[in-house]
Amino acid sequence: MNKANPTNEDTNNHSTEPESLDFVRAIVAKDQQTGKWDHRVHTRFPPEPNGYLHIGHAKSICLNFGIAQQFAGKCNLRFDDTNPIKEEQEYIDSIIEDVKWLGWDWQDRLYYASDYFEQMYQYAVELIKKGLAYVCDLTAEQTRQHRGTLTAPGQKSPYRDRSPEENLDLFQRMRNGEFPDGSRTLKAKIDMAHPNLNLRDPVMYRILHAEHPRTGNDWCIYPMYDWAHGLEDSLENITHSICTLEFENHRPLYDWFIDSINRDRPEQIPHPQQIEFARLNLTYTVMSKRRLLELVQAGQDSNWDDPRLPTDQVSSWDDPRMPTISGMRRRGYSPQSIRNFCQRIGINKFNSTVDFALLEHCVREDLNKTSPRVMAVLNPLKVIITNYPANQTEQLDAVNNPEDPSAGTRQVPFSRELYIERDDFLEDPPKKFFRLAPGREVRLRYAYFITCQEVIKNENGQIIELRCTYDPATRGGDSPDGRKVKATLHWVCANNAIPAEVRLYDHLFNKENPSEVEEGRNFFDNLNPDSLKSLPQCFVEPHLKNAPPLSRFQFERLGYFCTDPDSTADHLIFNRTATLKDTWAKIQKQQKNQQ
RNA sequence: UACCCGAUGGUGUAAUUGGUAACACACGAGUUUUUGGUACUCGCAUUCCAGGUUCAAGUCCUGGUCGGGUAGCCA
Repeated sequence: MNKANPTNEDTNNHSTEPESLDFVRAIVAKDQQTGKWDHRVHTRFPPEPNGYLHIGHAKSICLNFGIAQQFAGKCNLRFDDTNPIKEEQEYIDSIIEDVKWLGWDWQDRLYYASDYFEQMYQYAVELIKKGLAYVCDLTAEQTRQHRGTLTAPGQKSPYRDRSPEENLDLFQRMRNGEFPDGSRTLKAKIDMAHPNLNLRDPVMYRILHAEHPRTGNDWCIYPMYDWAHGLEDSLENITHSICTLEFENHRPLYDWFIDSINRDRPEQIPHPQQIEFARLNLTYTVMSKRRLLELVQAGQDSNWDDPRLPTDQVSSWDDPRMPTISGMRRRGYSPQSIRNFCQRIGINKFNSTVDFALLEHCVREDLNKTSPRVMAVLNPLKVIITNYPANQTEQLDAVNNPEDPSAGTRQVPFSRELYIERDDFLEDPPKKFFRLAPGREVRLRYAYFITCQEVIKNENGQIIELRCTYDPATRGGDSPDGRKVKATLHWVCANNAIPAEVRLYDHLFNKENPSEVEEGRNFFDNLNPDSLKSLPQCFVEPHLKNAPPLSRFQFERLGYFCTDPDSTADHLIFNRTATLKDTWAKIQKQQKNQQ
């Protein structure tokens, strides 16, 4: 960037200039360089199929798949399906769809923890034989009492010193289904006084007579996460096991498990390196699967047969107000915008909360470049062009995307009766209001200059129609005499317009941190009652008649919109993804504050 | 009152590993404009505190302060 010396190093600089690496990538880069893992890079995204993926998962997905891509490595998709009570096939299907939609590819490496159950069982047998694991008959409650507290050491289980032979027999019988749920567990024999509670003889297996989505009734004992997870990574020969901060305290346990398996073992199993990063928090939303599930369940319990959409409740996992990937897809977010967002927020080890405005910026940035422009009127106000021939319709050329010349042009019909946006007319305009007002001339985009001559009201004094004149010489929107107008309005042709329903969305919660609640209240109290506003009687230009579901547009001057999956040619439904930045709204707010 | 982790503008991240705080968002002011959009210009932090090492500290050392995590047969 040295302007005085543009000749030499300047030219090849940007290619060699090292982008700064986040701390995870820095570790991966170093390991790859030193050959720690034989120059391999192999990551994985390991969701539990107990809910839908959200934007926080996208951060992890982009990290894991992104690292694999950047370092010419691989990334597996693996379901961590070790708890059949909470997991469902529906979730598996949605997760596969969402990761794919985000644009990542795991090729043939779709794995399931449940595929490793037999191998895990054998490893457990090895630990029992080494005297490092035992079957314990304590109840859950007793186990808790024996664990001690954060400051006090625990006590040893009375079953801790059973012989390997007895343990082997009992463990086999646990597997055989001879014991009821909760009656016994397999525990690791570590140290009941360890300052890290995770090492106080953690449970490895519990008895659960539950049908598993994949293994059916093959098993009635299921491995605990701590036991299973490190083994899954080891079995897949993962190099870098990237996870979130709350598992930091568990790392010593994973290390213990693998080291213990490897002790005196002729064939050593791989020992991946775990790296923890901070999960994503976003303003005005919640990001835990538990809370998202509560929102969905609350919505399902309510009466959705009511034709009015309940505005303070969410309809489903893919409700456009949800921070789920499926919700954002339905809302109109592009995969690219989500990936850009995940790149911008960075990776760190401390908790932080990203401003929702950054997400919005990322969608706008992407959709500005990619989405075709169309005209739609949300709150119609009829305009009659009194000096325009009554039975005439003409076609006017409109640019599809000023940011992308290759998007070309289309034709929009124009005739005597039009609709404009109600907000674009004020009978008594305040300062800085540039739009239509009595006697004022504005431009109709790609059409003509019009001047408001008369305001028609009903008996209640409400404005129901405007009578305007147009200047035929300004066809297309340019005035040959060079006179200026201060505003350009969008519009639709009344007898060609297509009715549509438009759903406007706002933050799901009206508090930056919805989890922050008064004593005795919960996050439901922070739900934004105005998060959904449905406008059933809008008009869009005829071009949109056959817009397929999930197609994205910019409604000029209004925002980005996406056809809902339920949208049909007979009943068009658009979801607002985001508004355009609105300088006028800002000015209005300022004027209000000054008064 | 235990153990682990962390702390850079309003927000999220950088800083060639000891060399004079950079980028983006947000906010504010302007220019351009057939979207009050986009684009562009300008403004906005002496790096939690206190000592120390050093010619030089956001970076290293010591001690504080504050924040997060951990006591599921959840993940």
